[in-house]
Amino acid sequence: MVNEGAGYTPAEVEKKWQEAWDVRGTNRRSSEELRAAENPYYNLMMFPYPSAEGLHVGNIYAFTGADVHGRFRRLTGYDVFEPIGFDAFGIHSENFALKVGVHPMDLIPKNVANFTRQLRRTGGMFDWSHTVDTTDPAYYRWTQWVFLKLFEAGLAEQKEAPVNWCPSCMTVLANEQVVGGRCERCDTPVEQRRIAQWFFKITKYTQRLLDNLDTIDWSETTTKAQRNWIGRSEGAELVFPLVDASAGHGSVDPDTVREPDETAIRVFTTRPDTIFGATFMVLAPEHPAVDRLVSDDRRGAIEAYRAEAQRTDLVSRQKTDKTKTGVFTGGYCRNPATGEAIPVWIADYVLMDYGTGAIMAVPGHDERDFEFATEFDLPIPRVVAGPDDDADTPLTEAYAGDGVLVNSGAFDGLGKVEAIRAVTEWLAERGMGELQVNYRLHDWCISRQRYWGPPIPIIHCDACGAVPVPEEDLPVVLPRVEDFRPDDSGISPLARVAEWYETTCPACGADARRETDVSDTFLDSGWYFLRYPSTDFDDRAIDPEITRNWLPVDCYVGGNEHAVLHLMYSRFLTMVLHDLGHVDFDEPFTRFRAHGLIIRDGAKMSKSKGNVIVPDPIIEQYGADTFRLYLMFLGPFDEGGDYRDEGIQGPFGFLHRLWDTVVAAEDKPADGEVERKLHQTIGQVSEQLPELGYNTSIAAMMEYLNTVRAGGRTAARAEVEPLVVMVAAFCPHIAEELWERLGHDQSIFDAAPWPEFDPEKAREQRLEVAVQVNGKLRGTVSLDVDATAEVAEAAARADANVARHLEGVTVRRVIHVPNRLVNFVVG
RNA sequence: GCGAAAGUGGCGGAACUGGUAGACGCGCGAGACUUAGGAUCUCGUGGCCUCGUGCCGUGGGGGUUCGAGUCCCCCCUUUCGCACCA
Repeated sequence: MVNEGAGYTPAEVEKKWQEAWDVRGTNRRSSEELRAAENPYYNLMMFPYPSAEGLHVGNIYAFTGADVHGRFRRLTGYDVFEPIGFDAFGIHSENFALKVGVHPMDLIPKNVANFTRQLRRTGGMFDWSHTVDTTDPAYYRWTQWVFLKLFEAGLAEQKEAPVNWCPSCMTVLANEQVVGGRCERCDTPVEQRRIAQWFFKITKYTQRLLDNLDTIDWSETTTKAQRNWIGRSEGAELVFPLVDASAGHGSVDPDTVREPDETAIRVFTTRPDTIFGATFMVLAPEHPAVDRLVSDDRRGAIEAYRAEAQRTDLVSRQKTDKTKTGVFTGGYCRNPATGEAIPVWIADYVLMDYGTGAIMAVPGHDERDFEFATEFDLPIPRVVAGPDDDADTPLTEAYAGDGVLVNSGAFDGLGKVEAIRAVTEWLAERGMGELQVNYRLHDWCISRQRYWGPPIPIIHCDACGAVPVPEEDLPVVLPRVEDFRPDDSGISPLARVAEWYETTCPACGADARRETDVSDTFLDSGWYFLRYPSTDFDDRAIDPEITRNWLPVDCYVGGNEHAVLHLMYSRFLTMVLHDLGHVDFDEPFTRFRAHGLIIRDGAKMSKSKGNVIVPDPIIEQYGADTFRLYLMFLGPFDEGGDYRDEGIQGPFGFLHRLWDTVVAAEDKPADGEVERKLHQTIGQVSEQLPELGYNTSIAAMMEYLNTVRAGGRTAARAEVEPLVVMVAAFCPHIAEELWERLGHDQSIFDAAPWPEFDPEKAREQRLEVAVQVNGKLRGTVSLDVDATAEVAEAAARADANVARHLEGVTVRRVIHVPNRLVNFVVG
């Protein structure tokens, strides 16, 4: 026992129990135990990126919230598996290594060691025998295996593609990593380049990724973000035939229109009903049809504009406030509804990678097209009349609302919904269009022209093409390269290491060359949760039996900054592995909860402001239990909270009082009133912990302890033992110590002693009931529970103050809400 | 611009399906014990005044209701996503 007879000393208690858990293997599970677990609960939290600065409070907040949930499940009898690992590959680490001049292979292990020390110190229930480090060849061997599985399934392909290029990081960025035209990481304006890239065909799973969202229990904010990102939009793809330049502008001779596949432009629109108002067409500058359309006199201007768009592409396109720019190609196409020849322009507000890269411009009813038409003096006819308009009401701005069609031939008078259907059918009959669903989601570019990642396991052979590295040759080990600096060539640093990339083709034995790109970190983190339970095996990525018992993950806690990328990719990879027969579920996380952000004194924490919370000294001074309790007490877990240094005194004092009270507790019968409060507390905490309702649970426990200690009374053992168990979810060390002092020799977490809620014991006998006169509080009366309206009214009238307010007025009505209030309506 | 969430004491935040607003904690005030305390314990703490258990109070303005922080309409502010997606 620690510190016999004296007060609470967190440092001693915490050291003792962290060592005891280690020695006893309290939180470790062997493969046999994982296989045999009868009541498995996989409690997951997003693994950290091990920075040089050490564990951030944000990490501790998230992990503590997840750990409290895991400990609660364990205290209620589940076999809880709670692993942790390190997401240590990637540009972050690499850039930092470059900055401080230390090789990542030296830097990362140090950071991981430091993180491990800090994580142990916070008292998480981690199974340290099942950790994962994405930079460990024993792990990324299987990351490469995942790549091979996708490759074999035809879901990985290399193609030259316009990609986002960050000139500062000197690498390709995923669309998702470009924020407002700038690099998410270093804020440098992003350029566009054409480089051969590896893509995963996530778009083959788009509709499934969308539909499945209805089947999983996730934070609503997160599923909304996913829906938004997938961006399903229903509309039509319409065919606009090109007009031969020699045919002139006004009328169209059908014979001069060539076959559609060669010389028609397809556009995607959500408003096919407005086609009669399409007075021009706009193509993305990169659109392949531009070359066929451009007239000789326009060629110079077009080339200049395309070059400009290419150079500043993503930056300029993100700015919605700039005036529209564009150039006329000199070519025309035919509006399939009106038969008119309309001019074809190029403009950078049309994006090549959405829809068909071409739009029919309806300036009367699309804000952007209106702006463009105004800028270049193009006609803006009205084809939809709102409730207060007719066919000739002038348009001073684009009208995108509902209305009836006008100036649209046979379709005049139709409403929006029926017009969309009717127009599309009409065009479809003539082969000029069809219904179409479009998505924003793009294929996942997974290659990176950088050093610090797992090499993509492909060998390029002149005769055989891209050949996968045979599974038995995995891992393709990332060589230690002292000069790993990226350069502006767009070629991976590994391409400078001939002795590494020179190899022979696994298929034909000829001289061949390894793929020198490495893969995206989101691939590392896209499947790590599948690996945790199987880390004991080096001959398989995912042990089928253990995986069947433990997955999908029961509860996943993490930040909403990963709402889109990490979670979407994890779902996609899981679906693929399911379809290939490697796992028997297709959604990895049954339940996901996003946690909030911790701010400090009302402001975001940042290094530049110097208001970052450093955990180590706080834990040293107050102990991990107090720190955990305070973090969980700050505010609702899903909203985060405002960290104020003085505030920690509250939880600290609570644990001191808890200690004193429990240590002094006597063997005597529980007090009736106290027992009632106890069961009310058990009821509330048991109900709120599954929902991660931590701050109010802690308040309830504080309130209960105040009741136990009221008037300086000494507690009965039966009054405090259940409290120690409830506190254990938040403050595992002090709870273990007190549990031991209460005479138990088994760990509190193995005993599963969560107190049973007895509603009868929680039930009040008498209640304070409010008495109102005309809705204003005039007194309270004490009544038996479930007192009748008559009894309640009589008692209310007997109250002196109430009687005073009822004098000389007529009571018109009496409202009685049992156990809550009596309201006299007078007048 | 679009979407979502949220505005409650000096502060962080409570308040179940409309029913005693401000639980719990910080801070602050008074007292006790102390050589001392930034320790511990007790009590108090939304505002106002004519200190009555009176009036006003949940971003602002309307409304529904016996009764509104909670429901409806309009407006303001903040935060977070998305951002020329056709």
